Amino acid sequence: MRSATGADGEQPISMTVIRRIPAYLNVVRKLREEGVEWVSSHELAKACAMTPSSVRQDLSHFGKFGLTRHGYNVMVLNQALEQILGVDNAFNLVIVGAGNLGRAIANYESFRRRGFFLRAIFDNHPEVIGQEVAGLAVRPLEQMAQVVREQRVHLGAICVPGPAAQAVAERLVAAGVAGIWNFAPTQLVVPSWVAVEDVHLSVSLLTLGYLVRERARQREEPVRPPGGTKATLRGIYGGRKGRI
Amino acid sequence: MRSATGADGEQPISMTVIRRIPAYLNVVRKLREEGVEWVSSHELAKACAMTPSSVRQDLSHFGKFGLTRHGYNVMVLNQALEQILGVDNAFNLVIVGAGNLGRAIANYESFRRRGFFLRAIFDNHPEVIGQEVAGLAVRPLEQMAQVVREQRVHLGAICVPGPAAQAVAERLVAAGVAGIWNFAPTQLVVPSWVAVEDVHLSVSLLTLGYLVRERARQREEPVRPPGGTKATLRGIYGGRKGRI
DNA sequence: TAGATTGTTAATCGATTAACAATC
DNA sequence: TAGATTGTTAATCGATTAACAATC
Repeated sequence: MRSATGADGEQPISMTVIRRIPAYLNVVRKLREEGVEWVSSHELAKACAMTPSSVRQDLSHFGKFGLTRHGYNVMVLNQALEQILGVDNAFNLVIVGAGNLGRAIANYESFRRRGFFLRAIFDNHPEVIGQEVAGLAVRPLEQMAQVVREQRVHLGAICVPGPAAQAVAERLVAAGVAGIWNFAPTQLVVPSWVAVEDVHLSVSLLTLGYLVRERARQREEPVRPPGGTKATLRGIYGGRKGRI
Repeated sequence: MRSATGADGEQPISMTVIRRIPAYLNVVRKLREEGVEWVSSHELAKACAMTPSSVRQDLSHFGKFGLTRHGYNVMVLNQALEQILGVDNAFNLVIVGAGNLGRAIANYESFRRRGFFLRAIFDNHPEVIGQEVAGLAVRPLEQMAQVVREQRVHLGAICVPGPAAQAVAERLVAAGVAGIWNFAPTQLVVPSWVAVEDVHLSVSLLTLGYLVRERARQREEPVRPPGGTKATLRGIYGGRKGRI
């Protein structure tokens, strides 16, 4: 299996592909738990709302995991996908912002199973500091640099309001994290060597609102072609992806 | 301004474009609050990590909001973007799953400001039912159909564990919601007229882990060209988008 | 006017899908 | 063997970027 940035002269792998790997991994893990031994690109595609062609091409970026006539061995593929994502690596994580979202993240148990270990939670509200969240006492922001250094923290999750996010990001970067998981509705500016992954809930919700309204419009508004015949668009748009 | 599915015979608008509108709206709202009157495609692009060209082309899908030599009037653009996203519409929302994530979503205050009104929270754990969350008593799942009908609920947020998600989705669809905001790590199967917006936190976190590990690899692994000179890749990859 | 900015068309780039030889 | 499935190449499709006439 080659690295995404392999020194072998091949192309680096696009983020589009990378973001699909966790979905494959989810499916393959479930299959392994069910005791399934083999899975074809067709089956994998169906489970992930993809085409078989895309599945095969995605996987081929990392090596040849398949066996002609059998498809992919579930155990082999499971291990390969985990290695690609570095699930064998352990990441230390801190959360900044002990509000509802920060607490929810802190208590998200499946993270630990995937190698992400919560080391501290920070907040700057005096009445919150010292409260216990997910087994950890909330600490003041001032302790961040020390904690990140001493506990070798790789990742910081930003769960503070938008206006405070950039300052928190800068503090995390100065403390030495290599990646930021950003839940604030803010476009962070960070040095190029820091990875940022955004989870913009409001973008997601507004998009959903748009979709719902557009589909309602499609169902309700009759289309009147010049000829004068009448038809509605109900049922024409069957898929969930791409254009609506 | 034309609709995304305008009966005028033009092309529908791609989801890629739609998903950028909330980001533009965020920036434009902030500018309006600051009293800024005009914004150019360059400025907007910078604030959203886009190119000016893309900004202009995105906006041109919905109409001509700009004025040559001035750029876009902030008030006009703000209103236009809100209209595109249907922020004038009010959506009624229920949450299924009163765990940490469900509670965090329930308490996300900015939703109300954007026209999303929480009407109920459901759970099926007897010890949780009746607890107060965001001013509402948690209800048993059995009441979902009635609540959705009586309160004209449009959207359901799924905040239950993966294995329960598909059943909850079917229940929401049967009750009559038009859209699902899915936080479970599951590929939901729903009828084509139901919109689904996924927020897969584990995909996001695993992707971040991958990025961090790859960048570390880039910095640490020296590249040895055939000639024998030695160089690291530090600093070559400046951007945050696209290939890593 | 000269210069700056839009809206739009054309060119480029990248991602997805289709097709098919290789293979067990 | 016949048939099914991969890995990979080629074709299509869509998204982004560049370029530029129109305009104030």
